[in-house]
Amino acid sequence: MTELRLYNTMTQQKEPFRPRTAGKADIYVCGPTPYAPSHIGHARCYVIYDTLVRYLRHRGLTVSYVRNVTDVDDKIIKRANEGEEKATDVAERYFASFLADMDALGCLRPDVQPKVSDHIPEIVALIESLIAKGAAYELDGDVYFAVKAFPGYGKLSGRKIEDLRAGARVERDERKRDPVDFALWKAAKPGEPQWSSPWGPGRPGWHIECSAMALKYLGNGFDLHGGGLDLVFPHHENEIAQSEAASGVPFCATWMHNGFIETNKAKMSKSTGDFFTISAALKHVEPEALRFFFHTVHYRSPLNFEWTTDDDGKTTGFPSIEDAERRLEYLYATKQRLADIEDTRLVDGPGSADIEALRKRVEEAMADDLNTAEVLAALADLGKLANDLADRAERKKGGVPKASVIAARRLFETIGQLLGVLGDSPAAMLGRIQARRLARSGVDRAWIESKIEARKTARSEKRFADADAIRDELLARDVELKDSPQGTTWRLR
RNA sequence: GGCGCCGUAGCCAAGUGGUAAGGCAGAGGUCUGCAAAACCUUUAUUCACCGGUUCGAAUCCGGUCGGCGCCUCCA
Repeated sequence: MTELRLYNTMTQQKEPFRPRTAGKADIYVCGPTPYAPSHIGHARCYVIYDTLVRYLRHRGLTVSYVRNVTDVDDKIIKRANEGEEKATDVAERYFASFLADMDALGCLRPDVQPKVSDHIPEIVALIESLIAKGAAYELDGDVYFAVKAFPGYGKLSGRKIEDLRAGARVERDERKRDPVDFALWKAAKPGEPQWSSPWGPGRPGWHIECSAMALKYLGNGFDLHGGGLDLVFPHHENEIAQSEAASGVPFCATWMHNGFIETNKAKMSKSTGDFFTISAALKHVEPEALRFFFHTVHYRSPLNFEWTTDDDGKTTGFPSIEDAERRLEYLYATKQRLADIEDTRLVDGPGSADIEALRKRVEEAMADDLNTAEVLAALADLGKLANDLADRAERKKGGVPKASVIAARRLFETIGQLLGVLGDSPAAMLGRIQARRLARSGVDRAWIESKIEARKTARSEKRFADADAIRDELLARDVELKDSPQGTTWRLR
């Protein structure tokens, strides 16, 4: 098997991925802070890590996939206070919608989804050990991490403490020993969730929860930690500082970060409102189309996502994922044709060496830092080979190599499992796409069918001009006809 | 100000030292009453620009221009 190489943010290069325990992979991914509907940036992120997990399992590894839920957080509290709601209710509501989105996108559930609110004792214990080691200090019920106490600070993000101190954007708090020190524990304020602690009532700071939960479920030196590129600093840098200051040993071996979704060449940002929710996008296209679209670009690259609006600012479409959905139609139709090849058309003998070459190409592409764009290139070639086999089977002349048909079906299956697409039945998928387009265009199904019937009559009477006029009439409403020996079918463009 | 990424055809996008994958769009063809679908052929002497290293550079080095990210909540 080709050795898997992953880009490690820590070393800034691709490295062989060698888990600490052979045959296992222990992974922690920073999960959502549920305070608003999830957007397509979340979708991309978690589809990427889902693809990683699927691929590792494909390689035969036993994966422990931990993805936390940060259900104690400033933004949740703010949201709760705005709506006069309990913070826990806000977190629970948005976490449920997050899970629904992830399920729709075909993301496998993580093995563990720990919540911050369930791990306060672990967090408190970790903070206590940091204080005991002189790496943290208390101030009026707050506890801060002493960055100076951890010599490796900045090793992940390539930052120097002096540069951070000089940065104009570091929050100044005169009580802190050093402006770069960050909060591990925040003293309770009125109207906030709080837990008792050795430093009085309060709640965890932002970064400590991931250290505590990753260490609890995976232990020191686990294999891979993932998240969005923006988490490199300060979040992951601080996780390393907290964890390693406490343990004295490396926290995690490989750091993986995904690139951002951009709109109009600029990062999507919740603060500017310039983002789109997963559920809104899924009203326009199949979830698999979104997945397919993500796979067209390498996971570390930025991905531009556009949508069109009418004069009222109402969203009218998502050109790029609509293109992806059309591509999916082709692939599902191909899958169907491959399945429809009758056994009587198959002959023994050597299959095409091309298909085995494609399988190798797919394996090597995935092993090379999850190069899904290359996998899609191989899939395109497989589609052509498969359609060619189907064409030959339909021509009723000469045999079709059984070995090739079987190999093509299997490779379709493998690629589909790796990328999390093409797993549905073609009839179901194509039917849903058609129903959605029908609803959107307002064209009546019965009208289409009556027109087809009229055309059939015209054709049988050789009135081809009339038949063509009907087809043009349908085409004007984006209804495409396809004649075959089994009759006429239609498709909405 | 500090750190980092990117610039490949009309559009999207792989490729990080050995002579430019793939998709969309375009052109021609096979098939078809005509179409559609499918398949075949075709579309970058060239990888922002200028120098350098090398037998050889889209790939390495230096510089210029352009775009973007992080340093503040963020996936």
